[in-house]
Amino acid sequence: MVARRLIYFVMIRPHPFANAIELIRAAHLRPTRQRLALARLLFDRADRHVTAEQLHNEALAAQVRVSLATVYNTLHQFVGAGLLREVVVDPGRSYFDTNVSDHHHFFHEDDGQLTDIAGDRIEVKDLPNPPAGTSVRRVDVIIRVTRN
Amino acid sequence: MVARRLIYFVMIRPHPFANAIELIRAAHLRPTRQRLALARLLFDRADRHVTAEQLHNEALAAQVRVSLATVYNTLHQFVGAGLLREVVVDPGRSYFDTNVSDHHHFFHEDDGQLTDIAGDRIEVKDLPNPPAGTSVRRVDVIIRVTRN
DNA sequence: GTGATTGCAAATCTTTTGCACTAAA
DNA sequence: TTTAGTGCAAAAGATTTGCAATCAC
Repeated sequence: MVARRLIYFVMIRPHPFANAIELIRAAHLRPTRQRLALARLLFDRADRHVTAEQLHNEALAAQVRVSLATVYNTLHQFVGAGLLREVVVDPGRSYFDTNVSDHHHFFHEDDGQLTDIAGDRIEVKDLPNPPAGTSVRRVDVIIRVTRN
Repeated sequence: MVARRLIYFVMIRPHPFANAIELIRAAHLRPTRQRLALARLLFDRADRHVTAEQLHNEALAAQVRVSLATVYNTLHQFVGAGLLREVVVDPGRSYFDTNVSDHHHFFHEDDGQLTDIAGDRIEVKDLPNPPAGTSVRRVDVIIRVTRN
């Protein structure tokens, strides 16, 4: 117990939850072996942008036996719980972003990489009112770049 | 001939090209029956946002015999020629926008509709510099809305 | 135990491709 | 006649689904 606390104290914690079990319990999901492993892969480093297939490959590389279907299920459950955000920039493939705070993206069209832009670095001035009967869910700013 | 001129005069012309043949020739494409028909469906009304399947259905409804593969080919050729713009807002389906001028979009998540926002209605302040070695292709602002 | 979760394979959906046929120049 | 364009059916790639087996509580 003391050792554990020490580890947390020394570690840089990229997520407000101290560990994957807490995180998953807070999302009202059962902490299964697969969800725990995926949560660790996702949240042990900060500001990741992964596709389902990338995460599946990472899991296999880390000796975690999990099916691609479960990776998809888990990613969507995490999005539903507010732990992840789905980013749509590429026709035909979804990215999942571990940074759920207000921010925007560079999208590198050459290699499909996403880079964060802090929310306060961009100001959308004079935001038009949404059409009658609707309300704004989110504002996405995507700056598409290519190599020179 | 006179009747034709009269029609153009009376019509509101949403596109700088007077007719579909000119448009397609300017794009260095052969004015085939299919391309002409699709161009008319696309550009006879202004500011359309269609998916490949929607356009294919419209063509069939208008008695135009054209395959879905050709619709895809044509849409991409038109994008390449700068007549259309591809809009990525929905994972797993592409929209094609007949408005190629600088502007942004409301995306209605409930029904998949896109609405234009004039370019000068939004100002992205203090645009961060793109990563070294890259240059900005386009800035997309997507305001995602849902029904109340 | 019982209800949620998983894995697999099959199904689905959008988009692309290969290739013989047709049409434009 | 030469080259571009078309249609079809098959393939591809991402994602979802149905269902029996497994796991968390």
